[in-house]
Amino acid sequence: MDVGAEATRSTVPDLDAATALVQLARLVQCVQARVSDRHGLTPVQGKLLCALAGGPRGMAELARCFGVEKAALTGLVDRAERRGLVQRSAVPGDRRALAATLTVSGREAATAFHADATAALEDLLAPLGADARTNFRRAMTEIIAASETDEC
Amino acid sequence: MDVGAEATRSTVPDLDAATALVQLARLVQCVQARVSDRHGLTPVQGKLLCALAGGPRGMAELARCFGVEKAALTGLVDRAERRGLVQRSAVPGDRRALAATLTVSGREAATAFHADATAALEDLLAPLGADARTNFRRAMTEIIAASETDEC
DNA sequence: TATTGTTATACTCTATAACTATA
DNA sequence: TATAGTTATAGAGTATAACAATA
Repeated sequence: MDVGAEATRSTVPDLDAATALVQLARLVQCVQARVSDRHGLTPVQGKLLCALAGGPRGMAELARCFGVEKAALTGLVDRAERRGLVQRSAVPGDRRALAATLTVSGREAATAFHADATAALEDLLAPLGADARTNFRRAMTEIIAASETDEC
Repeated sequence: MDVGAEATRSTVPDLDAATALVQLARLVQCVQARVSDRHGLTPVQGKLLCALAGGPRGMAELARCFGVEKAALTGLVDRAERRGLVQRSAVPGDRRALAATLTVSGREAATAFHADATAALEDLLAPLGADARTNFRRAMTEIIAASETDEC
């Protein structure tokens, strides 16, 4: 029989924290890349579509949100515009500003991509039991909340 | 008093699995970027140094290990070589093959980078209690082990 | 024929610096 | 002066395709 309480535990020792975090992050990126690819998008374009799903956003606002320089946003929106996913629109009340807005096909792509990505990411937690999954979500939430006080 | 068992829980609801995984991965990347930057490296170069810390590796082997095409490795090793971190060396017994090897300064950089990265990543789990940390590591190990049967 | 590695070319993403137009 | 956005330029990382040398 088994020594411990958890019959499904393997005999493999747990990974150290750093290795596990790196590999988990790699796994998440991998899922994002695979789902993006399925939708004919780059991972960054997928992220852009998700950011615009809630409505138009100014270029400077998007740059801050993505943590990149505003010049990088220009290129990013250029490429997304060339693919017919977004449009630049004027912002009433500030003639300097432009907002990135989803086109009709961009909105469709955003909806499909988001649903697909969410499902694929949730699948990653499938190996855990229901309780372990809940605890894992709680732990991730704590780590993320704590990091918001820090840099990054 | 409190309903549940854990008195330290905040009133903020847990994030959904997909959001939490994406943000956690972003956090890990962020740490990797910050540490790499501190050592004058790109994140991919840091990864290369760590991969070579155990000894020379063939180009094809590295490409498989990184999940990229062999042509990408050529450029990656070119840039690392230009910075004096690695060297190409012949492989006895196969005159087609070349191995990437750490230079003396590359080995120093690898050691320092790895120690720094490990510590910074472990710090991410500091907000968790000792038991929660152990459970978290176990859950990550299970997720990673399960994914190795899958694609990616 | 298959494998190892490189070169050539192109694209995405990013940064910095200089610029225009508006606030 | 400060902010919003663009252009120009450069570099990293990646892919594909064509190639050379060796197995």
